Amino acid sequence: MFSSPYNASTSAGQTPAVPEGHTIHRHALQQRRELAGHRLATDVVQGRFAASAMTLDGRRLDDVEAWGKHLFQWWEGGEVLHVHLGLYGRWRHQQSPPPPMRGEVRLRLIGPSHTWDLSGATACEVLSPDDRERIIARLGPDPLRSDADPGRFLDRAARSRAPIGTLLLDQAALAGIGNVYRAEVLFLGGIHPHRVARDLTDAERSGLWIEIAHQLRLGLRQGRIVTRRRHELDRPASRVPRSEALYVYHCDICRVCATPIRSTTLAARRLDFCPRCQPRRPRRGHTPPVPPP
DNA sequence: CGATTATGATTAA
DNA sequence: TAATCCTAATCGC
Repeated sequence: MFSSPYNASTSAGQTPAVPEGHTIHRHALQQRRELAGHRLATDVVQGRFAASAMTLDGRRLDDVEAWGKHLFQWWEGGEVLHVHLGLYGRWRHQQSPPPPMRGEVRLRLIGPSHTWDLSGATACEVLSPDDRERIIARLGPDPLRSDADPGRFLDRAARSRAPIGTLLLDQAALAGIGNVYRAEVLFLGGIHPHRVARDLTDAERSGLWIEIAHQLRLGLRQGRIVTRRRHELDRPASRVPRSEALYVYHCDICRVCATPIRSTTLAARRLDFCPRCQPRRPRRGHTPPVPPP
């Protein structure tokens, strides 16, 4: 079906429920490969997206890119379709000609070899390049983009009085992290979520950026989130059961020290952490629970 | 069959 | 902080 570097596990068409940045980049790469360069038919567009999306019918899709959780499709004529999946949105792709639509499909893009169905998206709108610029201007650097500037995140974090657990979900500080990665990268860094961003050490902040970039790249390649270090797993990441893929997110006890996982709320979302591996007041010589990559 | 839940984000109060 | 938008899988009755 489609080739490396992607595993087959999520390639069958379903996108994982509730996406973070790695999922959107995956969509962008796949859509570029399967749809870009072709004139597409937009079939059965319904609901509030209909008016604008229908104008794309018969036009050529030139390119697809992602920035954080935002997807941008560049269409012939210079217009940009902006899609944000939000909490429930999903893309489903299948071979052309496509089977009947399942569920509440809002937009169908039919290419010569593949067809993509969009449902549940928060945003699906045809914009100008200037509109796209305005959206990107509100976003922090995306570690999955080659043009990402880590300094923009690190400088902001070094000045921010917000808890690091809040800052990581702030898409204006850093684009692409969601609730799972937030919990997991804080665990990997041994950082308590309520610690104030500017009170972290420089090494902790830069280590977080590196870990986030590393984890997002893994997620992009694997098509799913498996944060546990490879040496702890007894099989390839693609075959690790969901219950063993993570260190703290929705876990009962810490994967490393068996301490009961505690939950807090930051940025209006539940955040799980290990009170022992992620001390609120790290002692001198404090090291992360597992070695960095 | 209804309630619940979910890896998001904006707007109003 | 709360209400709101959007969908689908799952669970209990």
